[in-house]
Amino acid sequence: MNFFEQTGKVAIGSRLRMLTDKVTEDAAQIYKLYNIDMQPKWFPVFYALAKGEEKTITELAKNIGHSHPSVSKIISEMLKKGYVRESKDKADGRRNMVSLTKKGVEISKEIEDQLIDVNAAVEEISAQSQNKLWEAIGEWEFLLEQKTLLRRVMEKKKERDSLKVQIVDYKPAYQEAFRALNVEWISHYFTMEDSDYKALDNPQGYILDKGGVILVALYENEPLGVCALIKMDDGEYDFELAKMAVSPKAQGKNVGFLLANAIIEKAKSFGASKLYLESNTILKPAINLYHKLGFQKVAGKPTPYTRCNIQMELVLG
Amino acid sequence: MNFFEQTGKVAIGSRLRMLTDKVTEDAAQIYKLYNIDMQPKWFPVFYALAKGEEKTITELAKNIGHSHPSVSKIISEMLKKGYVRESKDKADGRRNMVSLTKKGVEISKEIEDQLIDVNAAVEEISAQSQNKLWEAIGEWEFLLEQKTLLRRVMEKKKERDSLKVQIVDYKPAYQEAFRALNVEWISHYFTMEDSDYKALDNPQGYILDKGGVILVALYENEPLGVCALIKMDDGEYDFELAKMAVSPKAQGKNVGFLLANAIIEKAKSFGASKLYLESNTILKPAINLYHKLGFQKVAGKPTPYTRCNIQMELVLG
DNA sequence: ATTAATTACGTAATCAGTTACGCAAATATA
DNA sequence: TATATTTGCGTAACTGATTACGTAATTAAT
Repeated sequence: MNFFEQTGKVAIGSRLRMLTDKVTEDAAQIYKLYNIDMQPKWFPVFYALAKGEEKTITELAKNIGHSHPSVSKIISEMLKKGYVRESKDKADGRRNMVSLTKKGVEISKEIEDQLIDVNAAVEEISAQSQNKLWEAIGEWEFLLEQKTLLRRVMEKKKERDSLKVQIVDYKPAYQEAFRALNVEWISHYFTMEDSDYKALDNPQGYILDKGGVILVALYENEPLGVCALIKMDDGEYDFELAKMAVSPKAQGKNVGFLLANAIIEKAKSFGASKLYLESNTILKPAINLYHKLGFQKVAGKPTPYTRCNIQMELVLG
Repeated sequence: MNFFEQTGKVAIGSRLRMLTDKVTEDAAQIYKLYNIDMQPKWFPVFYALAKGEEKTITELAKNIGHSHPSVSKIISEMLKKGYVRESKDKADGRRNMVSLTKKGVEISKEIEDQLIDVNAAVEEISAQSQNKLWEAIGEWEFLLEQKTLLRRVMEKKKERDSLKVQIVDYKPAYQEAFRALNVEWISHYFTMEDSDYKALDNPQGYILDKGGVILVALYENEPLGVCALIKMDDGEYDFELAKMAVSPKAQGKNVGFLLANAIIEKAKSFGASKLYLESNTILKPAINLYHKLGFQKVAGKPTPYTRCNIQMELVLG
């Protein structure tokens, strides 16, 4: 039961929360120390209004980084204390213009001293620490802005998962999977055609014996992806890349990419110089993948498949 | 209206909260990514129970740094999902022993992968930042543990306030304040006596003309503290420190200390070698102050004041 | 000139935590 | 041994935020 042993930095969220609590905890008492009759949560609103301008609820919310209902509630509390005044915008009847009253301005002035001392206290803590919390937060904000934690975790997952994917040569035991995985997507998007059955029911005779190749992607020993190279002899192309299928279960594990890459390498090792494939533009992820691999659109080849509406080729370096 | 202009680091609380939100935000979706049927807030409890032992609600609360009602609620939710089992402690009927069920252990295993990826993602962010957030949080936790923010702010306030306190020589304009400040505390704790009236009604004749000194503490030009040195000629002491009074309005501004310090310096400048004072032990802050200044308890001097139950002296270096 | 979409913002419900409180069990004290 | 105190923990109420939703005003599109 050693799992969780090194939970480590996943706890960053909890630690942040706790530190936030500890820093926030004292706020109410600090105001009391200065005889300021106000709640800590009002502070950012005072801050945002202190310049003297009128602002709408939504503007305030944007300024202080809260939701608008939150600001709405804060304002109604401050209104009761008489720190703030509301007035409808004449030009736009929806907007609620908020500004500090004289009493509110007075409170702001009282906060001034308190600000100085809190700042000094925070600076003291900063001075006593080697690692700069303030700057570190700034960097995290920036980095998370660029790419959310979720996105980063997804990438890590993909990385780790693709290490678990093994690409192996076809053997008869995989015929079942080769057929099922292909039937799955073909019958989902289109209907099965004669040429499909020929290849899927007898890969040995129809693909391998004619000099083709089939590769299988294993994830935890389960075949979750397949892909074939079918020998062509039209003088222009060496192989057709076909019967590529990846199980929905393997989504986000990079299986398609690994499979296609491996089969291109295979083609190269056979001395092939040009590959061909047929697809349909409604299969966007597939088209994207082919593009990423270097395939270019071509036109004009005859094809036995009615579902084919795009043809591509790859010139091997 | 330039106040708040440089609000600066007071905002550390808000920034921390926002970063916490941003980091926490994605948690639920991350679990979904791994098909784990659980809520982020359960995580610490899984963590705490993962080693397989039974724990009580209170132990868990202490472990994960939450209040016990919070844990209580989380456990009842996990119970519904069947991740956890409760059982009364036989030896102590109050205790509710909690442990993971088989289903709970399975979930823990599923979390394992997710942990690895989240850790990797966090490490990646750390690696991309110059300032170490993790370590910085640790330092802040430590520093706040040692001295809370409130305490630090109080110190800063005192420091700043004491800069605003001016110690000046007595002049007739201050007689009113000299009398009022002393009457205030004496009649609050005791009753005024004859010797009090003599000194307070006529400080010029009773104190100054006899070679004594009176100092006044001004805060924003208002006299909020007074203190006198009364000439003694009993052969042992040079002066009696007396009629020290500080307005409650000036609490926490270090006025008493500054005043006493100044008057001791004054005594030294007059070549005094030993000071004397009388007080009462119910005036704890005063006694503490005298102690801090170096006064030592003595006994046996005759005194005209009935309120006197402690006598002290200070030998000047 | 209608109709549709967007915006401002208030109310209600929800959420993850807290503190307040009370009961019952266990322990300490007289 | 009786009584007082402490401890464990559940329930209830509160808190500071959120999301969801509805309504009215404005703006854009047909």
